[in-house]
Amino acid sequence: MPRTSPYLQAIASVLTQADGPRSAEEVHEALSETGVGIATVYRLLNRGVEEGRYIAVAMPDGPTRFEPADRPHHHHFHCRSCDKVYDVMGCPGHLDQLVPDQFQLETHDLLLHGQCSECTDTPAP
Amino acid sequence: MPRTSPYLQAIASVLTQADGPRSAEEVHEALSETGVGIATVYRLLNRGVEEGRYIAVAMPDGPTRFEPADRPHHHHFHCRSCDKVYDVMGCPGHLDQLVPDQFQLETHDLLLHGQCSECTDTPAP
DNA sequence: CATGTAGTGATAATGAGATATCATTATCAC
DNA sequence: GTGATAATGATATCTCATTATCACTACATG
Repeated sequence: MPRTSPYLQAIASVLTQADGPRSAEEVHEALSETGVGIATVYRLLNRGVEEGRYIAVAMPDGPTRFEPADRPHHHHFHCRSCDKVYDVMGCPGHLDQLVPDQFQLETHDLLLHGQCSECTDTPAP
Repeated sequence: MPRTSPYLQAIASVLTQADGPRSAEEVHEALSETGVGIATVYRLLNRGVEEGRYIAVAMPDGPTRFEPADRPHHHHFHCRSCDKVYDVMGCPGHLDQLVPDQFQLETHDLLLHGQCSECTDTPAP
């Protein structure tokens, strides 16, 4: 019987309860009291992606974030002040209309930038 | 009087005539016959950004691309096969509706992924 | 208990992109 | 032409996120 990592569930909880995708460093920070190492966080996150439980969300700046794979289609809001990323539900849709002829649209990413509710009084530098 | 780089105009031409943003490496490749070095390409691209002539477009994967700053609002299509990025005009709009209360939307990026017209017969690996 | 093996943490190594360095070259004002 | 200085190319270096290494630990099983 395969042994199971004591941190597998902890990482799952962090990602499941988060209101947006989280980087390896953010997960590591959230679990700092457990003493888990950053290498283990990366290992388990990557394993989760391989096994289809998580999705790796590459960001234009900064590290890749991870989120549970079972979330419905959504997009992300990036706070310019605190650098945190939030899920935003919904999608503008009708994107095929933007694509030129002969182009095949497969997926899309919408990234909103601005100030989150925690930072609206703290303008970005 | 400040001397003017012989490559300043060449780089401007590459970006102006391109149908999408270009990375430093792509610009360097396009100007390979001139013998310009990659360091000079980076220098002049960054100077263009500082002086407001170009915009740096960070991408989720791969290097930053550059485009002329005077283009109207638009978005980008990334070909999964050839990795090239194309401009797509138009914008779905109505994005404020996606943002939660207390969040301030400032900008947004929409990135479409799929196959460009050159690659529709060459499926991505 | 002994043993095999998966899991772990600390940290060195890696890779890609971008920048810094520096000797050299080119250009302008005179 | 000469001197001052900006621009350049080759390449070393840096940054940062991520991965590899490896000695060690802990657990399930015989």
